[in-house]
Amino acid sequence: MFEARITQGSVLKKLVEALKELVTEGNFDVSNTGLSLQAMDSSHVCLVSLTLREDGFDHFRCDRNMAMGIHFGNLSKILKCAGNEDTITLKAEDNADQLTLMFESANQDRISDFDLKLMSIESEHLGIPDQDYSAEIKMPSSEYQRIVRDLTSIGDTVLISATKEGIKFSTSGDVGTANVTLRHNTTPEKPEEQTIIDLKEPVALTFALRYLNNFSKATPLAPQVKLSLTKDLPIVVEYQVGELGSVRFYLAPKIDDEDNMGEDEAQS
Amino acid sequence: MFEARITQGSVLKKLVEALKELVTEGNFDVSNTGLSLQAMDSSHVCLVSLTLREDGFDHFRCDRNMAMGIHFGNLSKILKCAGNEDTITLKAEDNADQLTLMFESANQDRISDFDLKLMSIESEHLGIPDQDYSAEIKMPSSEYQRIVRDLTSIGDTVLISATKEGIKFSTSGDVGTANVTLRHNTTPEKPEEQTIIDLKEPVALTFALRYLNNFSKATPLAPQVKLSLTKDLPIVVEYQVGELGSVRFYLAPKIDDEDNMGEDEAQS
DNA sequence: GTTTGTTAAA
DNA sequence: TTTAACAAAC
Repeated sequence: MFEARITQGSVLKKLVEALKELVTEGNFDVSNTGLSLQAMDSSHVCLVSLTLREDGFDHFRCDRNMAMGIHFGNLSKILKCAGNEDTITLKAEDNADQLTLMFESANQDRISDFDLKLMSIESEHLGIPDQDYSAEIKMPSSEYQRIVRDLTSIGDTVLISATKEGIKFSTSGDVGTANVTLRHNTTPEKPEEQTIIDLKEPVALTFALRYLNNFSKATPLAPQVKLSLTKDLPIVVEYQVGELGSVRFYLAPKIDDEDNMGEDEAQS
Repeated sequence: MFEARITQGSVLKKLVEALKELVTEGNFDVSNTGLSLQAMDSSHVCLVSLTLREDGFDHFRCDRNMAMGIHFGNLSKILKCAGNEDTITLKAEDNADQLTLMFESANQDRISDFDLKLMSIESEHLGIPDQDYSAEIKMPSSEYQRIVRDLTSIGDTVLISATKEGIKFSTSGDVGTANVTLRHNTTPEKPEEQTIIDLKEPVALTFALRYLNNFSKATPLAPQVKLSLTKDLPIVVEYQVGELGSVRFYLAPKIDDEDNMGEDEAQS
């Protein structure tokens, strides 16, 4: 059987809220090392990879590896029934066709249990190699959210350029053009407000803002986000979920790449 | 003539907001004992019974019994014009075709009066016998609201089971199944958070969630709600409106009743 | 932490 | 128009 307990149920709620729009359905792969999910978004453009470590749970037991096919919309509906302060326990028998979710209020006054029907989903588990990236940028997740939201109102794609000067987000559209630059800054008042640029090599890549914007739904999960960039490779947008694990979003760059996309690409 | 004055006008506003969706029109029956209303909802499925005692008002006078036909949507429009801190006075001449509402701000700075046109409505006053119920449950009204709202996202009907263990709300639908259990609890920090189960006999009845959900519109009126259950009889959902009186909602159970509705009634 | 009101989006 | 997200107040 599989059983996983997390005291801070709000984390699970936020996770599913962050993913449900991108991933309509996917497999929760559970093993004795924890719970993971890998799924393409419905348009097969970007990849979501969730890893929750066994030791990040307050209790974790998995006798046998399982792939549980989850309809994220339905899981979201059920998690909406959990209080933010509830302890959540996930439970499934081996080869079960349902996942049981138990919600317990802090004072045990209220106990709810929900059975979520599981689906059978083709899993195409991709090995994602650990990469050495040309640039790794850590920045406040709220800042990332703000930038991609703002730029979305100007253009459809963004050129992200990392240099030793800082990281620049550029777009253009009918309205005009826009550039937002963040400088390396390791000493703000609060550590969550740091912007750290770890640069091996300058890099500039173009991405569809729509997806970068969607990734920012994970903002409530973590105060910081990490962007990893290498020429011709997908960007990785990663949120650390406390001690539990992380969510990573992968998005391939636009092929018409980095050399000549300064001010005037409105006519695409 | 009829004249009734209530210092805390917000109570009247909340009352009408709670009822107006269920009761599009109904008679305010006034007599020297107070004001009452009995009305079926527009689909003739459930019954609303409002009782406001004469001595709950700050001033009450009724020379002659009257049935004042009220269009609740219009009354709501007028009450929206009253401040929450206003004193409200209802006034009508004998056999008048209009009800006058006066709003006075606490410091008398502002005085408004509105005339609401009355309608002639067939009144079908039902005698509702005082019943001995198998189970009476008092619980926080916010908890009731939360449960029926949550379960509405899973299924259409709810099985309410009262046992000495507690009270359980169960539903099922396409997503899966759901059970929420509340335990008897007379000693939380605050008295409004008590859950009191007064059980003469275990009982389990099924109801349409849509209506139970609608009843919860009365939540702002009272911190606690009382559910009264007896086999084959309508559930009573009752809100005590301070010292003024009470609102009671009656809803008949589904006929396919309590014996075999545990886990697997998805295929309805 | 909960509620309410406002605003944005579907 | 309805509903969900966000912010502000309690």
